[in-house]
Amino acid sequence: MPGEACEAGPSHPSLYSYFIAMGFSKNIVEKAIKKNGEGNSEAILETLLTYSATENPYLKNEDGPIESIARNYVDGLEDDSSDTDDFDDLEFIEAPPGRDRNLLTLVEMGFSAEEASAARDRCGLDASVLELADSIHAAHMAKDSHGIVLGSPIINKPNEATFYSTSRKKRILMEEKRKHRRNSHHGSRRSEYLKKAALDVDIPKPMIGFSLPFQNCIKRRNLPDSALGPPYFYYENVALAPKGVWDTISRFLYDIEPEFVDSKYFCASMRKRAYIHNLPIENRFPLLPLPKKTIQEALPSTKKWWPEWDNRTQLNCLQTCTASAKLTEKIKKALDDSGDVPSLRVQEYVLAQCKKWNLVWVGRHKAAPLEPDEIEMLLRFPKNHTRGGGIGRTERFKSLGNSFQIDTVAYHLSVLKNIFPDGINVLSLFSGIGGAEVALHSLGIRLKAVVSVEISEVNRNIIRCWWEQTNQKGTLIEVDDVQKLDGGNLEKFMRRIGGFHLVIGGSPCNNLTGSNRHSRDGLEGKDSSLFYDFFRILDLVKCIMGKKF
DNA sequence: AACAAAATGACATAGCTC
DNA sequence: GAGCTATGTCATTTTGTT
Repeated sequence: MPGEACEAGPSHPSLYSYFIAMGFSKNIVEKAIKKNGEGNSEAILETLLTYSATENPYLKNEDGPIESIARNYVDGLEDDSSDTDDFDDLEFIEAPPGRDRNLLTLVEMGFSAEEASAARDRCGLDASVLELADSIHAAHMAKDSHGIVLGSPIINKPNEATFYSTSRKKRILMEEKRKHRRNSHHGSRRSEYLKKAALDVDIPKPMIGFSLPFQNCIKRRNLPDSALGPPYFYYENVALAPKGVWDTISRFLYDIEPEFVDSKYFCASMRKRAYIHNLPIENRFPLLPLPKKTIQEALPSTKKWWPEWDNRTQLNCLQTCTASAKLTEKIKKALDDSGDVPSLRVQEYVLAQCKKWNLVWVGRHKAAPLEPDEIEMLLRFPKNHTRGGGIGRTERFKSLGNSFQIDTVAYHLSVLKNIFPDGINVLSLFSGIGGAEVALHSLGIRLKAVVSVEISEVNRNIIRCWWEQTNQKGTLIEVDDVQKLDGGNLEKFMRRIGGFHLVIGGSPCNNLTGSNRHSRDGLEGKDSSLFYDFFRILDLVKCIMGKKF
C-alpha cells in the first residue's frame, strides 16, 4: 500500500497522549507501550485493541466522559445481541495463531471477518494492521465507484480533483448576474436561472471527505488568511442541495472547499452531507469503539428474519418522517399471500418500500420502521437522549432526523482535543438536540462554556437535560433565535466567558433537500436562508475576537 | 387539540440506450 | 449529447382518528 505522508500515529510527539486521546485508559496504554516499546506504534495499537477485546473496552478511568457514553451505548446493544452470530466469526479467527491475530484486531476495529481475511489475501501475510485497514477502505471505495482498480492508490485520486472548475473571477461574475436577474424577476422563473447556472463545486465520488479513520490524509490544504481563526468554525448542510447552493455557501465562508462525507463510512446508515470548516485535517481520530457498519451487525436481532432477496447492508438516510403501521401491514399481507418464496413482483414492491422508509425485519414477514432508540444508536447519541421530558414520538423522529451523525462530526472535531487541552468555549448555532455538544463531550473535550441557539423549546429542553445528566461543570447559555443575536449581546457573552474557540452549526435544510416536494426553494427559501445568519454571526465573532474585546 | 396516515409527484444524479 | 429510467432525499400539506 502507498505510504503517503501525514500518517496519524507514528509522527506524533507524544504517543502516550495520542492513545489516551483516542479514548484508551491510562493503564492500558502504559501496559501496551511497555510491552511493545515506544517505537512501534502499530504494535501498540494492536495490543490496545486486543486488550480491549477481553477487558472492558476503551473506557477511561475516573469519571471520564467517554465512559458514560460508551456505557450507554453498550447497554443499548446488549438486549438484542444474539451471541451466536458473532461467536462464529471469532472462532474462525482465533483458530490459527500468530499473524492471524491481525484479523482479530481488524474485527475489533469494526470490520467484518470476511473483509479482514479478504484484505489479508490482497496484502499478504506480512501486512500490518493499518495497511490492512487501509486496504479494506480502498475496497469499499472501489465497490462504491463501480470497479476502480483494486489495490492501487485510489485514495490519491480525489487529491487531483479540481474544486473550482471555473476561475474565481468568472464565478463571481456569474453570481452577480444571477443576483441581478433574481432582483428583476420573480419566483416562477427563478428555477430557470438556477438550472442554467453552472455548478462549480464538484461532488466527489466516493463521498469520503478529506480522510477516513485509520487512513492517510487525502489532501493538504492551505486556507486563505481570511478563513483562519480564531475562532474555528464548522458548518454543515445536505450535500445534494440544488445547483449552485454549495458554491454560494462556500463563497460566503471564505472560499473554503466543502468536505463532502457520507456517514455510511462511519455507521450503518447513509447521510450525505457537506461540511465547511477551517479545522486542521491532520491527525484526526475516531470515537471508539467504531460503530458497526452493516444493518445486520448494528441491529443483530434483524439478522434472523432478513430475507435472502433483500440485499441491503446499510440503511438509507435517517429522515424526519417514519413509515405508517398501515404500510407494514400491507407488506406483511403481500408476503403472507405469496408463500415461501415471493414472486419477483412482490419482492420488488417490498424492497422498494423498505428502501423508501428504511424498514428492517423484526419477524416473519414483518418489516418495521426503526425505533427512536435505534436511531439514537445509529447517530451515536446516548440511549434515551430524546426520550421523555414532554417530547412526543413524532417530534422525536423529527429532531433526530435533523441531527448530526456524531461519529462523523466527532472525527472532524477530534483535532481540537490537542489544541485545547483545557477545554473550549463553543457558540452552537441551530443546536437541535445538541449533536455538536455530544460530539465534543464524547471526544473528552471539556465544555467550558456553551452558548446554544435553538428555536425549538423541546430541543432546548433535551440539551439542558443532557447538560445536567452528564454533570457538566461549564456554563450553558440558551438563546432561542439566531436572529436575536447581534453585535451587542454577542460581545456581552464573549466578555463574560472569554471569547469563542469554536462556532458550529448546521442551518435548516428543508428548502434544500430533495425530499421536500413543496418548497424546495434553495438557499433563499424561508428556512434555509438562515444560513446567512450563520455567516453574519460568524463574521461578527471574528470581528469581535479581532478587536480583543 | 394532538397525533397518525396518506398524498404529494420535486429534482439532481447515475447509468443506460440510441 | 439528448432522452430515458431508476434511485435517493435532515419534507410539507391535507385528511382522518383518537
